[in-house]
Amino acid sequence: IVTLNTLINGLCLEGRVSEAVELVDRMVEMRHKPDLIMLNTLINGLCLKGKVYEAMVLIDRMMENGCQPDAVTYGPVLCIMCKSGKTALALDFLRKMEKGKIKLGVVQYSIVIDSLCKDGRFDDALNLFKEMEMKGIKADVFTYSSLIGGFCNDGRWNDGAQLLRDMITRKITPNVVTFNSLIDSFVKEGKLLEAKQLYDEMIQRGISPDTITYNSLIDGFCKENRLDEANKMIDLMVIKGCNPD
RNA sequence: UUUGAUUGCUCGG
Repeated sequence: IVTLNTLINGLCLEGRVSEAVELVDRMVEMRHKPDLIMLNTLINGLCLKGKVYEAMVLIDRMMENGCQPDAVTYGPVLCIMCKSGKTALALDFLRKMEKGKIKLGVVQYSIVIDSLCKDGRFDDALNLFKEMEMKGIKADVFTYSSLIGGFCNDGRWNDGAQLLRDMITRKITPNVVTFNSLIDSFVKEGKLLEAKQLYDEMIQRGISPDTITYNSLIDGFCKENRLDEANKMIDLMVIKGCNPD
């Protein structure tokens, strides 16, 4: 069943949900019940294809069949709501899940925290963050990267830097995405000196820059008409074993 | 085995 689900997930990630659904249907015809993980996989696939309605129908059907959805089931649903600009609805939905018997995890909170940041609702984002931690759910590198990226894109670099220090103090290790967010926020404001300093700092911390890191920096140099430096960055990324894409 | 964070351009809203 694990093997089959690996295949189903692969189809879903390639956007071939209908084939995934067919596989599960065939399995049901052979009187094998799909388990929660497999249904969650399908629901994610449907959401990725924008078929939210079908995902919701599937959730209803699984409940009728005595299979209770869990937090993972609703992750993709929250995500779709957020990505379609309905953060308030997602927050509502999160509240309903809290009241229900579904044990939320850091992923569900982080999805909404990220969306609040993207909407510029930083106080709400921080409040939800605190609320989550008060419930004993510890923020992780995703949660912090969302907050840091959000603050920095809004020009609030001091707040972003403070959050970076916080996470390091708490032994939540920043990763390449955390730094890429920071770097790109500086690049977008033409603050290439700061961006380059962060590039050096990530290397000092043992984090390898990736293609996205270099793309951001190259973009920054290009937009400032510093094409020689942009070219040098391309050479540098190749030297460092990073493929231009 | 299933859910969340970072980069370009164009067009549309």
